[in-house]
Amino acid sequence: MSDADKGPARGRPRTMNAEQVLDVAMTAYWQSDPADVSVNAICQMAGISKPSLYRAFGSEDGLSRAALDRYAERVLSEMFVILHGGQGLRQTLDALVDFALDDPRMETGCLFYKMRSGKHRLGPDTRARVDEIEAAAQAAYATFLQSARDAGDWPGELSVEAGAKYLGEQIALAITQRASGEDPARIREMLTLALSVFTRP
Amino acid sequence: MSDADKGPARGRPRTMNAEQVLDVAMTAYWQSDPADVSVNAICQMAGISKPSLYRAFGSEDGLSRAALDRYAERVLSEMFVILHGGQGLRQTLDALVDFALDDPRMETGCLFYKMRSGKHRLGPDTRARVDEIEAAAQAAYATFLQSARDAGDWPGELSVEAGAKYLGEQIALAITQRASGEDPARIREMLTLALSVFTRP
DNA sequence: TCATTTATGTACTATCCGGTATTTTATATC
DNA sequence: GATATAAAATACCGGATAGTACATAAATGA
Repeated sequence: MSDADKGPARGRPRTMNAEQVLDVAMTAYWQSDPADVSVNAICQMAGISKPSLYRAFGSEDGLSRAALDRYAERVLSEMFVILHGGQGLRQTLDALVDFALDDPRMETGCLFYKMRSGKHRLGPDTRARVDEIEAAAQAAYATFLQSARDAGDWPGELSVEAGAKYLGEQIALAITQRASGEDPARIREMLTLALSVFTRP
Repeated sequence: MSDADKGPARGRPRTMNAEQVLDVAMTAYWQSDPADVSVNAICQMAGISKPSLYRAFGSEDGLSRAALDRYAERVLSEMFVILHGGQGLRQTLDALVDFALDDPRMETGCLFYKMRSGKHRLGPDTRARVDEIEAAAQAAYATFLQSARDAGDWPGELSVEAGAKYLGEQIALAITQRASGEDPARIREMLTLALSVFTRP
């Protein structure tokens, strides 16, 4: 076992559970908006004091960066699983649509998209992580589309990179609209229309 | 002439030009983001004191509402002119694309879209105005698409309302991406792809 | 000249923010 | 029990925010 999980031998034993605090922060950032959640509010919600939080995470930037890390490994990873699942074009697109429109966790939006749209308000570390995830997502979309093209499923004249960007943005748009309370049936209609460019001759 | 433009007969003459202050506010909100521009900053940029601003506009909500009004009549009106121009489907779509991607004023984004995406941070009056404009835009898109359908230019099976929403959101997406520094050629590629659903059998 | 009226800017309030200095508390070691 | 260590919370700091009380300046009318 690592030595990070065994407390120090001496001194007052810590009562703060950093994992639980991170859960609180991630959820709060996610349900409302990173720019609208203060460290004070997170401390209050987690039942800890501000210095405890700062000792664990260093700064607000450190906290939001850690919350985004957690979100990536807990939630976004599922999207990457879908993309790398090796299913066909239509099946994968359907799975993406389901994830965006039916997964109850996306009901209040996507933390990554919220951070990306307010990127200028983030600290440098969190912003850098947003850029990393953005690049990874773009690469995953491109790999998926490339394999679809290799399989002859997607004969369009569009470049794989442009298609990847387009696909990612349409998914983001749908999730954001869903979070803003738009009619789900209408969103599905629009997303299906947008993605029809991949499945039409 | 109205009596709003002649100053009061007595008392110290006003030196503040509310129109110019409104220009400053609109530009500042537009160039950066409504949530990132304080009334203090606007006063400083306009060279006036805070009480002067509050006497003229009542509150921050009043100011941002007035700035949005001005934006609607100075900028958004041009989009409505395009939509009601009575040109054919492809010509109008091309004009919309040009407006979104080539008009230099859209280079830093659209104030309306910025306010809409941060609606929860606005005061009640400004928020209500955002909703009004949203409805008017939706109606204008729908009218345009209905006339295209009547002319037989757009035989798709999609409802006019869904198409209107889709069209509006794709334009908004393109403008927002342009403001975020995305490669213009790539944006044009994506927007053209998105709108191809209107001009394809 | 002097009162009235209205706009002006200075200076202030109360509140929130991110971040921290300081004290107190709870443990292990001696 | 005494001491060292580390985590805890209280209470604070400086700065920014939206909004305002108040004194003053500049005009008109008498």
